[in-house]
Order: sequence, then structure tokens, then C-alpha cells
Amino acid sequence: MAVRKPPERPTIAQIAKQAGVSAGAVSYALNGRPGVSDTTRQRILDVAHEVGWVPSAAARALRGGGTATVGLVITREPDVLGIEPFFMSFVAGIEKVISDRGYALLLQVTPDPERELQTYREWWSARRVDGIFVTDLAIDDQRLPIIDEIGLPVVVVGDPDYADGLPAVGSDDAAAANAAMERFAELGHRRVAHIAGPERFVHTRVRSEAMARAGARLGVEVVAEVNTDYSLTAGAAACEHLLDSGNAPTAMVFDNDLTAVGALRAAMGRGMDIPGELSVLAWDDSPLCELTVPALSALSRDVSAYGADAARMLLEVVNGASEVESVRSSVARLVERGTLGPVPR
Amino acid sequence: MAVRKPPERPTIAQIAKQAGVSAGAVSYALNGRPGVSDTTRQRILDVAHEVGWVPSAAARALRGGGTATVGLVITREPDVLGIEPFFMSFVAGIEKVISDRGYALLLQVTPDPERELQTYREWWSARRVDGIFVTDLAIDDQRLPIIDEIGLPVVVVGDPDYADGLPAVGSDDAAAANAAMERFAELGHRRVAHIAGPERFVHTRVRSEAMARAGARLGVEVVAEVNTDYSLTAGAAACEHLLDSGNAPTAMVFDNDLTAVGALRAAMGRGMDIPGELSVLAWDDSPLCELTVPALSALSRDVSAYGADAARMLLEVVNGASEVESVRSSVARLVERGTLGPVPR
DNA sequence: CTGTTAGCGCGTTCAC
DNA sequence: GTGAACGCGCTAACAG
Repeated sequence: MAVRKPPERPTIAQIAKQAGVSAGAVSYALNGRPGVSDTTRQRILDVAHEVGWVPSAAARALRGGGTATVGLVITREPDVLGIEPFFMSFVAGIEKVISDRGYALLLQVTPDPERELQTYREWWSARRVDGIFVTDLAIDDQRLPIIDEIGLPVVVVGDPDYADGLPAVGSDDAAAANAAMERFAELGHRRVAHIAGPERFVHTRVRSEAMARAGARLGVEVVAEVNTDYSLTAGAAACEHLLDSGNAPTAMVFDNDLTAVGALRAAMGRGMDIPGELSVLAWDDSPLCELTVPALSALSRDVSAYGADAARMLLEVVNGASEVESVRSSVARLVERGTLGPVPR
Repeated sequence: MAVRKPPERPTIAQIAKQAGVSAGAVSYALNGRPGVSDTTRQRILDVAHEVGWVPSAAARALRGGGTATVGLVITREPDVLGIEPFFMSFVAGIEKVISDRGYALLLQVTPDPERELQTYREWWSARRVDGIFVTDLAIDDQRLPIIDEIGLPVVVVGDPDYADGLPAVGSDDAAAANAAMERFAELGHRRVAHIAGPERFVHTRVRSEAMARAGARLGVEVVAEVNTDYSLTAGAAACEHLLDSGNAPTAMVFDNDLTAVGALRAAMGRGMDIPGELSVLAWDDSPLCELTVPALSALSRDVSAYGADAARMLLEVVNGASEVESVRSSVARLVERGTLGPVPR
């Protein structure tokens, strides 16, 4: 391998020597504070720019000024991460906001919540991050009180009502449920099924409740609520089961795209006409929805913008904003492709 | 918002006071080096464990001991990241290796190579990372000499022959090409098309060359080489074009799954029987391949293991291994699903 | 005003 | 086992 080069990464001391001033003066100049004349300041800035000086993140962190780093732990089995378009888009949205402000993102993938919390503790103790995002919000989430106790600045990604008083960004699932149910009503559907995710997730409950309310208002009955593990096969199984039941719905809403695809296939495998005999709607949109035939209609969110909103809020929190208001920022809109049709008669 | 709690993160000084020794002694004890008696050492360790001490990453980095952080820059438009199962799996693989060794991963998403390099410079100057992964290796990659000049420890993810002498982990695409072509030959195919990615990528060239060699050896002709941008529509267009040409192939290999899906749809849209009239093979496997009907046969790599190998190598480089041997670690194997069949006659 | 000096933060290491 | 110096940037106190 190549010989190790002397690192020679420029420091304030070097700049001071080159500019013929003290290190203190350089610091003042570089941070735009008074204490140096304009001419000297300019000379210092020129030298700094020339040698490509960048402040040492370590020294700044040590000084107590924070690390300009925020953290995200993704708790998933590594294998299933490939199918999850959510996180990559979410991360991209975070990046858009933080990189402009000089922040970096520390990422960790852990298999279980135990190690997730361990990671938070270590990150905070080692002063590796100034704050974190918490995703996959669960009912009575055990992580929240612990994070609060650790004192780690945080933004919860999920419904504010379940965030234990911590600052949160959520998506307005009630609005999405309304949009979906209104469209169903418009198309004449009266019996709809909701194939949801695991019960423990907050958004599962929020969506179920919102659908029930919207249904009651519009005279559309939610004839079934099924919890799944988001898998393709679970979607197919739920669909089959509902179709075989005596009280089959004429439309189905799926909490993610994969279950919707599974159901679509199961129904078509029986020779059913979609959307002629059954309407199918996926709650989370993804590129996958455009690949099926017919293409899946979906409640589409801008996940990247969602991440950006979360990032903006976390930076506020990290920078000591005393009053950060939780919001439901992300709004899904109904994207009609080819799986929504009038009620069969 | 909650009142800010006093951070009270434990330091060596505190432990020293509690254990009734000097800070230096604590450091020795904590790092398992001589200089303290066994009894004192144990006492110190007990106290440290009790207060939950974790070394300050900042202080260690400042001291010159490295940051225990490695970096990955993903250069992609944020919008397309959702469809790329590669990076998320790759990252998961990296994590598996580095988190056990106390390393963290710094992630950045940038839209262009310009800012990618800028990120490397800043990371290195600010001492934010000890080393980086470089992906998306291109022919005559302009980034490599610059990274080398910066002095940033690196592992190139891509074919070692094109890594400019830098340590690299690649996948053995020649072996994969052989496997594919042998299978085609076995099935009686004599005329195969290769629908590849953008020309600038190293793996595009490597695959094309490997296919040509394997074809020559086995008496299978590669009748067409098409470069695409990996999009669904490009795959469909390439397929249509080839089918309409006077010299249509009986089998097609696609450099990624999306183009393969596009082609599959285009061919079936014409009423063709797959694999009866045309065999389709995707080079990179992904969950998507299992969702089509028929399910796509693919050259499948363990991307997560690929990331793990890259991480192991980077840690070696970072820890000053003088001689790191580049390898082609990842081997794709042919997974037959439903799109490979005997040559039509 | 313009600039300098000294000391802090935290873990490591060398001389004693 | 201890004390002190070091790495790097920031800032309070001080001097010209």
C-alpha cells in the first residue's frame, strides 16, 4: 500500500503563524466576531481559505459546542431493509436540510430495541451526537421515557399525541383516511376492509381510528380490521380470507405497498377483475406501486419532505429552542392509478 | 418543553476522584495497560461501570487516536434512492461489522460528485472520519486520485483492476457471467443480448467483457450490447427494439432488476410467452424479482455480506495495516425462478 | 479598538 | 502509582 502521508491537516496555529498573528486573533476572524481589524481579518481569512482550513469537529465538541452531528438508529433485520423504501428516502430528506447547515448524520442499524437504546446511551455519553430521531413509534413506547431520562435531545417521528410530550413530527393520517373514504363513498362503496400493520405501532392505531370515524361520517362501513406483519404473503392471505368470508368487502385499504401487492396478486390469481370486482388502495406509496399491472392506487406521502421537516425540527431542538411545537406535517394525497373503481353490482 | 437537565456525563476525572486515584491511573486501568495494581484496577473498573462511563469520542479524536467513525457518501438524486435496494442492504452489512468494533457510520447523500469530493475534504479536515467507502466506481474515476492526494484512508467498492492501486473489494462478475452463459448454453440458447447500465461504470464494462469471453468459449453469441440508465422504461424500450430487430436474441441479460421488469412487461404486453419464447435474467437480484409474474430469475449477490467485507477491509486500512490485499469477495449465484427456459424452436 | 496570553475541556502518555 | 503536558479551538482577562 501507499506510504502514509503526513496528515498536515491545517490548524489554527498554522494559520496564525502564516498570517503573523496569534491564534486567538485567528479564531476571532474566522468566527466573525470583533477583536480584529478588517484588514487583518481579511488576511487571516485568505490564508485560511488557501490552506483549506476546516475546524476540527473534535476540538469543537470537546469545547462543549456540540458535535454538529445527529443520529438515526434503524431497528430492522438487515435482510428486510432492502425492501423498505421508507428509510432511504427519509434519510435523503434529512440530508438535504442538515448538510446545508454543516451537520452530519450518524447512522446505525440494529436488530432489536434493546441495542437501539444502548446505542443512544453510548452516543450521548461519548458525545457523538447532539440529538436523534426516533422512528417506528409504538403504543406506550418504552424508549421515550428512557431517552428523556438520558437527556438526549430528540424529535419523535410519529403522531404527536403519542410522543409523551416530546417534540414530534407526524403525518396527518386522519386527513388521508378522509380522502380515501370520501373517494370510496363517491365510487359507491359501502363495505371496506382495512388491512393494517402490527398493532403495536402508533400509526396503525391512528389509521384504524381515523378510518372508523370517516366511515361513520360518510356511511361507509369498515367491515374488517386485519393486522399483518406487512409481508407480501400476509397481504395475500388477508385478501383471500376476506374474499372467502360471507361478508366480503368491495374495497380494501392496505397499510403498506407490499401487502397490497400480495392481495392484488391473490385476487387476480382467482381470476378477479381489478378494479372491476374489487378496489385496492395502498396506504404508503412506493415505486413498487407503479410496477404492478394494473398499477396500484395509493395514498402517497412525500417521505423525503417528511425527513426534511423532522430534521428542521431536530436542529431547532438541538440549538436550544425552548418551545418547539409538534406538527403533523406530512399529508398524503390520493394518487389514482389503476386499482380504484366503482362498486360492482 | 422539558427543562434542560444537567448533562452530568461522567468523565475520567470524576472516576478518579471516586476511586481515590489520579486521572492517569484511571486511563491505564480502563485501557488494560500496565501501571496500576490489579486491585486498584478492579476498583476503578467497578466505579467506571457503575457510573456508566464511556470515553469521549471528541477527546480521543483530539488526542489523535482516531474518531472510530467511517464515512459513506451516496451520490444520487434523493428521489431515486427509494428504488435502490442496494445501499440500504450495503449499509446494513457495514453496520454488522463496525458496530461490534465500536465504530459508527457517517452518512451523506449528495446530488453530484462535486459535492461528494467536497464532503470528503471536509470530513477529513474536520477529523470527522477515519476512512471512507467509495462506491459507483467509474472508468478513469476522477475521485480516486483526489482522495489519494487528500490522504484519506479508503476502500474502493468495485473491481480492483480499476481502483488505481487503492485497496478494493469487488464482486466476481466474470464468474457470474460464466454461470449465466453456461446455463444459457445448457438450455440451447445461441443468441443472447446484454442490456447493460451506463458505460461509465466499471462494472458495466467488466460485465460486458466477461460475457463476451464466456460466450466465445461456450459458442453463445452476444448479439447486442445496449447501454441504459437503469430505468424501467429504458429496459422496456431496449427489449422492444431487440425483438423488432431482424436478429432477435432468444435470451436477455439485464444489468439491474428494474430494466428486467420493464422488459418482462414489454414482452408480455406483446403477448409473448415467458420463458417459452424468451428467457430473461436480471443481474442484480432484489425483492422486486420475486414480485413479478413469472418471478424473475436473477444473478443474486449477498449485498449485505458485500458491505461487511468492505467494512472489514476498511477497518484494516484505518488501523494501519500496511499491506491490504484487494479481493473480489462477492460472488453472485444464479437463482432460477420463472423466466429461464429452453431455447424456442 | 486591536491584539495577545492563559486556561479550559477530556483522555492519553511520558517522565518521575 | 502521580503530575504535567499535549492536541485544537474558544473565550475571558489583559496590554498596547
